[in-house]
Amino acid sequence: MVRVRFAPSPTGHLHIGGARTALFNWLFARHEGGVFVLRIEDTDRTRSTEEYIESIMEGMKWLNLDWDEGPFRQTDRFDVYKSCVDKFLAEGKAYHCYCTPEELEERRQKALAEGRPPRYDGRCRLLKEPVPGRTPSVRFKMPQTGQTVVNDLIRGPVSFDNSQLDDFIIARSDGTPTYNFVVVVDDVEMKITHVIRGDDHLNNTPKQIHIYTSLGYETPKFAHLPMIMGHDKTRLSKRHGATSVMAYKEMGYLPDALINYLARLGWSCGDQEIFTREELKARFSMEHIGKSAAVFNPEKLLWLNGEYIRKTSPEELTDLVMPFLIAKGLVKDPETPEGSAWLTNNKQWLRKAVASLTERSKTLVQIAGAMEFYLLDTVEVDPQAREKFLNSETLNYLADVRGGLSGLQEFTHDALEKVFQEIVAKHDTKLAKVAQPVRVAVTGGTVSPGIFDVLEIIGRERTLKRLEKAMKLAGYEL
RNA sequence: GUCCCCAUCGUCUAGUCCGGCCUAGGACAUCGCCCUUUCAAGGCGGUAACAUGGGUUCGAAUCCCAUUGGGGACGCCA
Repeated sequence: MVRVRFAPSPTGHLHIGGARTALFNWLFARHEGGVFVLRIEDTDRTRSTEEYIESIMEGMKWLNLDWDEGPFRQTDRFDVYKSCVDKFLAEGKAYHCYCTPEELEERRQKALAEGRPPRYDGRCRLLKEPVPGRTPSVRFKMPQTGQTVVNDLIRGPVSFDNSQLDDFIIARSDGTPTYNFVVVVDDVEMKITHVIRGDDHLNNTPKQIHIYTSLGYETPKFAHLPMIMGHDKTRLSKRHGATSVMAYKEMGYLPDALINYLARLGWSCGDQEIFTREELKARFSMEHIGKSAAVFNPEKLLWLNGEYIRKTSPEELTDLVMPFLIAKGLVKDPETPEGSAWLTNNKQWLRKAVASLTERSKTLVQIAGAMEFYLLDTVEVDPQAREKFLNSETLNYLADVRGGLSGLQEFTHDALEKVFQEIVAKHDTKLAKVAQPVRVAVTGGTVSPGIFDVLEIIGRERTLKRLEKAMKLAGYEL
């Protein structure tokens, strides 16, 4: 039975890189019919917060990455680690180190300045007596000769000279255990079979392998995923724009689109670009994960999001856009009585309006923004559009359209089109000449869905009002 | 500085393991054309890559070595 885990440290929100690691673990578990465990690595008490734990889980829930076990928290398990440390100490596999952080830092700087590797020199290994007045940390005794080989599923065998590895701290002087130690204790106890994590952990792996050995356990299989980088090929960070997963929610991205994008970042399946979740689960395999780092490309994500928006039904899309409409104050919150009443009366109409915009929108935010001329009573006309399309030359068209529409029986797409065609014929001109001024009049700008759809959705009353206002702007006097 | 990893269009990648099917395929972006009621969407087409140098071989994007470039690690962070 395959068992994998996602083990974030709650020192920040769930970011793009973390989400990709979580996704690959989740996909592998789902593909193999295994178990996906969530474990919170919060041994660093000074930097871990409850808020970030909540935030990370919120991000995973939004992405629909459900876990089967956990969340386990390492701070709940300190007694387990403590007994392992004591055991190592008793067996001579670890020792007390009385060097202070300040001393270590000083030596590190000195070594770096002199061009030497900044490794711990093992000086406390031979200490027989405690150093008075100091509380020691605990270091693990690494072998000093030989080689350690990591058999990575993605990279193949990677070997390290043990002489390169130093005795690392497994318990701080305050008694709390550190990452390289607890990660192994937990993976053993949680029976993790495959450790899938970022590339940045590859160098830690030989250290961890020796902990497994000292604990008397087999190592799990390792798979180190290539990193995600920004456009300048440096590690992805805030400088590259939004990195937190929830920021993408706020920008109007669909979780499935982000998932699809992230899946293709480092993994491929022939020429296929778009995958449903089921396809992803069915086709995911470790063999098709690439080895080289990938640049995060927001433009391709935006394209994918547009694809997903167009695949979403108007009903669902309307529900998804609602929060953005409420936030913009275009729609009253349906939690309130009046908002609720409005929505029940206008749901179909709202869906039609949303549907008209899906083809030309790539985010929910774009849809919500474009909804303004449907939902507001009046529109503000863009000055440039006004100058170009609301003037003495177009006044006749506007007047004819107003005249034609005021007597129209059915205010529908087809009926509207007929009126426009008559006016076009009468003036022996092109539809664009008539449509564009009307578009400016009713939407305030030069860009919108098809004009007949727009008019039908806006309705006769508001259309006529806006046309009249536009005629005044064009110089019409009563 | 030391160690580790990586290297195909601007970007994500197919092809690499099992050399010939590759005059290197797809996607995003970009450019042009078509469609057209504006903007999109859609259709068609274009520009654009095997980092460099050595080998091995009848033959190398594919195998080997070196160089260069990029990334990562070297914490009482994870």
